[in-house]
Amino acid sequence: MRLSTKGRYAVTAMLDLALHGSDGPVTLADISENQGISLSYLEQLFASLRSKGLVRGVRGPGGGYFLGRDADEISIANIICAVDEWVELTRCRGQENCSRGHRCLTHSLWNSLSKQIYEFLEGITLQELIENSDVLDIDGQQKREKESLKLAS
Amino acid sequence: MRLSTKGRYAVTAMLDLALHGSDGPVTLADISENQGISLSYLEQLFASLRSKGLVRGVRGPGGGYFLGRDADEISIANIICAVDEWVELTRCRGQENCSRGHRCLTHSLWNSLSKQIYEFLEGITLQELIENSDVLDIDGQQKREKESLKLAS
DNA sequence: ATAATACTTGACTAATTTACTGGGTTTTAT
DNA sequence: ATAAAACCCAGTAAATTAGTCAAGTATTAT
Repeated sequence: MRLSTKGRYAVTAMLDLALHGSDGPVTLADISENQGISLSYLEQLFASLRSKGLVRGVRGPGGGYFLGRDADEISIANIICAVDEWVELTRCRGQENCSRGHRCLTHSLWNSLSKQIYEFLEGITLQELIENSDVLDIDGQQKREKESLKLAS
Repeated sequence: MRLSTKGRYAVTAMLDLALHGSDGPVTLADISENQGISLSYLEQLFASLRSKGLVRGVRGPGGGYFLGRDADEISIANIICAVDEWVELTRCRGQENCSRGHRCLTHSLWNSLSKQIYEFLEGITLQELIENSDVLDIDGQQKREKESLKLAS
């Protein structure tokens, strides 16, 4: 598993899409302005997302992007995997090159953790993130609520 | 939250340390050989880990590194935070620059997810990873068990 | 004391990834 | 036809990652 700023951009853009998609297709120009990501970088990201079927492009004037499937069918892991190439850097894949048992054990432990993280993110869908965010972010909100008003109009 | 190969190296090295620390201090040269990470890169990582108190160096012949505290007191989040600088790239921090409500909402959702990931990794200690790995990795093992023998001696 | 071992520090660099620029070409609503 | 948008592609600057090199300092077995 790998969670970089690239993956973050992708998740952010997908969230934007999920929030606005009901009003019609969302243009990359909109997302670019909303999220402060350059248009061409978004094009790169969306090329990956499109190839994985996570978004659907509509060409021509009035066009833009929709989610490729329902928000409750898209996991965070789906999105991150689409843009972040999977890097398997353990030198001993399976049984080869395992000069000592320790190395394999360490790698096995890492794989176990990696899998846990993946499964965790696979268990969170865009839909859940949107629906539960208010609840989940409550204590974070409360800290700021004294000096700031409601953020989301 | 950010999970890069750098963080992976750090976690891997810490696992190595946790596994061998009981036999006496572990040298970076050992870890370098076991995990295939260059010695000087390990030195960089361990400088960060040491400054956060996650490891303790023992100098002189026969020296090396120990865990800075018990394995059940060190979370994966601790390790990753020590080596991966925290990047907060949301342009609208709190309430500033929020031209539209949507941007803030998206960022709020991202922060919510980010927090979930952090708390998840904060909840996993080195100790738990070591103790539970066999259980956690069972179905992963089963997939490979047909073509490969036991990996860890 | 001395040498071996091991950690410390810092500057430097190659490789990779990230993020972006700029130029196109299609497609399609109007 | 025109313009708005997706789509495509080559390049590239900035940042990060991963590693090298070199000259230390500290510790301790001998």
